[in-house]
Amino acid sequence: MHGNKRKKEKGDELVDYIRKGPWKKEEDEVLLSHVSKYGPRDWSSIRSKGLLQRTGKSCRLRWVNKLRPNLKNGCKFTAEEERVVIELQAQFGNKWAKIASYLSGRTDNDVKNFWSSRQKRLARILQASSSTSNSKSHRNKPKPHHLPNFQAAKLSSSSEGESSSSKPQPCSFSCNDNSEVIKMVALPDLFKPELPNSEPEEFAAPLEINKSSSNMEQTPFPNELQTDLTPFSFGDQDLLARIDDPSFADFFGPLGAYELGLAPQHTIGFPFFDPSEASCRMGSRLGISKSYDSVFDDFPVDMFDQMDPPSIPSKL
DNA sequence: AAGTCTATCAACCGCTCCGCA
DNA sequence: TTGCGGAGCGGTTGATAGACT
Repeated sequence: MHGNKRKKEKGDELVDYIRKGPWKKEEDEVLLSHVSKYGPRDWSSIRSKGLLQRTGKSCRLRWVNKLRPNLKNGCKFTAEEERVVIELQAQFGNKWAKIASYLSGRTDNDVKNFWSSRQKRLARILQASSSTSNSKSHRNKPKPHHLPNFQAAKLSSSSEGESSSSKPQPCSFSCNDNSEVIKMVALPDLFKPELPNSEPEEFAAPLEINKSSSNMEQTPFPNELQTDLTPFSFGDQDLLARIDDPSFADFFGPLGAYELGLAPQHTIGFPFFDPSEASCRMGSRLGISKSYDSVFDDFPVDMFDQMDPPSIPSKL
């Protein structure tokens, strides 16, 4: 992949040579020197001046993704950052640069990579789930009790349709227990409510638990969201019972608890929201001590066994 | 210990947007 | 008004490290 593109003209004299691939330290230094002199602009002049054999594009990318000050290089996404990304992706779609602008020290590439690996992981979980349920091979995986009996799931994929960007599909599931209704976004990228294209100030987290017998804080959906949802029901009322169970959060994992609305809601900040401090506070408040790799790490492998096999996008 | 799988990161490519002549 | 070039964005790919079998 990483090769060098070169043009040879005027005999064998090398008149144009574009270096590709990993950046060397010396190249970084040259780039930093240029930015300190002229600011982060005029990228193409870096090559035209003969400072680097890189395209302006490549220089800009290197600066934005690696050399820019205050970047959180090598830092995993915190639980709060994950939550912010999930919620903003539901609102904006795959507008990674826009989403990144809400996270201090994160680039669009970071967000994109995070989301991509999350999608892959989820697809794998679903695929494993459907294959194990088809083959009935549960020998090695103890089946978690109290799984909801999903009857339908409408899946959406960021890679299908006219554009892989944006257009989250409306979907949620609901659970009816007499008069009690739970609506939630269980797996944010699979069950996404269609959010109005609103500005951040208007943003409301697409998470809600309404249960009259619950003492949980209620976060009502805006009406327009309620009407946009495509609910389906499942009959297992154990889930309802377990929501009041302190161990329920463990069942879904800490972040699952966030997404199910079991954790305190936070308000997303405006561009350059820095969740690091908040996440520390939140984590200690919830007794969270480990660093979360992902929303799904703590999901039982076959939690989707009772779902109808979804149509997995061919490519994620 | 070795092979395989998975997650993550870094960088490229193609496309679109925007300013300018 | 239009064409051009630079900048920015999103999708994709390849390398690599770590986990798993």
